[in-house]
Amino acid sequence: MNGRKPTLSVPLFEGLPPGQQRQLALIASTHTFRKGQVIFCEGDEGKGFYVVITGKVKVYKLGADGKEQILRIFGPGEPIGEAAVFAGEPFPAHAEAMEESRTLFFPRASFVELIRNNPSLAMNMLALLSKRLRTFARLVEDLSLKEVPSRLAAYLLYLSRRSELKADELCLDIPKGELASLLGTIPETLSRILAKMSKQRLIHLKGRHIRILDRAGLEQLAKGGKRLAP
Amino acid sequence: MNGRKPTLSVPLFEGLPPGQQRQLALIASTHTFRKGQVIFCEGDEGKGFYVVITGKVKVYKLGADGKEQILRIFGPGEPIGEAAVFAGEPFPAHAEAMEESRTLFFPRASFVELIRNNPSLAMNMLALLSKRLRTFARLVEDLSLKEVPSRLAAYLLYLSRRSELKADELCLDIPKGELASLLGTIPETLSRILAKMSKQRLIHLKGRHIRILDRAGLEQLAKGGKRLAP
DNA sequence: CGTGCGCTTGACTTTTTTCAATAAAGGTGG
DNA sequence: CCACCTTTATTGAAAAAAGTCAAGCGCACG
Repeated sequence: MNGRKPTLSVPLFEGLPPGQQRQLALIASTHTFRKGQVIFCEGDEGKGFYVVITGKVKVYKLGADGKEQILRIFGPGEPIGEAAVFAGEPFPAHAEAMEESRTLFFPRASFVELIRNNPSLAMNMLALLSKRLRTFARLVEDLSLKEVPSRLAAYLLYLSRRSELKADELCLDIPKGELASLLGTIPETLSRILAKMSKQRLIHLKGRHIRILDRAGLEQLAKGGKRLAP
Repeated sequence: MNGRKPTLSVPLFEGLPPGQQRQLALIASTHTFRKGQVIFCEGDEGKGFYVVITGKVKVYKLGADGKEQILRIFGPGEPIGEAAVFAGEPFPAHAEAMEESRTLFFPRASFVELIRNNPSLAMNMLALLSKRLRTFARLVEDLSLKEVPSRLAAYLLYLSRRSELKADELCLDIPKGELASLLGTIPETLSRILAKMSKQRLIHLKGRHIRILDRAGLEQLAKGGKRLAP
């Protein structure tokens, strides 16, 4: 049901200059794995890393008793094994296609060559990862606020900071159900809290669009210094 | 009260081969800023980035109305402005020392030179950032479980996976109060839940040491598929 | 030997979840 | 274009979880 033409969003490379993205595309090849097919094993030399295009791939370890311990399941857009490959280390776990899966394969040798001839690609990738890391660090801080209104307020402020438009106008980038899950709660609670915020004139709510009416109020909430009255 | 001799833990470089850390140290110089002194301004060319050694630095934007909006406060070990410097972009915000602060300064030109002559440094830093990113991604997932027992179970499993010892023996790396905060709760709740888990023979608890008795049980909790009986 | 700090426990209050029912929103096919 | 159906969002009332306040325990440290 998803008629994507040529490009897949690959966060690992997203935001790089188009020229550098093209160079990367040149060294990549596509591999298709059948359901149940092993992609690599723990201890294998990391000759290159994969990016899932379609399908699902599980990464797992085998316990002493032979039982498999799934570490993560990767879907479209996600890179697999890149950290080990960058570091020149063997793969630290097994990977296997859970269903028929198409992947992009980036050979380590070509990648290193690219970096060697193109320090600015290295710098840009470092920049990319640094930014993302900072975003995550911030997100982790925000998620560890204890009450949902605080977490929601922090998230709204975060959105308003990053979206470069009118500053106080923002648009949820994910459905409310998913937002609830991201905030560690359920849609019902999110709904109620948005309603409260709206009633108290902290925000103006219209579908997926939100306007911040009282930034200071939200900041107080995000700091846990205030409660949201009923 | 912390008599550290020569080295400060700098996550940005931690885990790099000692040789490469030494090379980095060679291009760095120390700068000391007085309380209130501006380190850089929004729009300044990113001639290099800083790592806080001691003190506190605030990074902020100035709103249209001239009011400062603090984005983050950085303490010892944290890098400032590195993403912009890597990307060759101007600084996106202001930075100012909140108290007398010593910093390490890494000039962009030297850093780029280092990367150019040393692709393996680039690869290792990419590896480092990728690993950390993955850790964070996982942490975010775990933190968005809605109940505290789930989040705690996920955290325990995470610890057991990474600590290479007896697999089922683990030792909290942070004080329980801080763990509570990380899990988005308070020490009292954490304490109670640990007690319950212990009572139900999911874990064996002794101070900061924990032994996992029923891994499957914890996994069920972490997946939200089970409740923790009173 | 007392002080301070981190951790634990108990009784009580508030927030959040659950369950169930309804309302909007979106897409499909007639 | 509209009726229909599926998904997504909202609301209410009762149950469960987590938070607050207050007090006590254990232990390292001066």
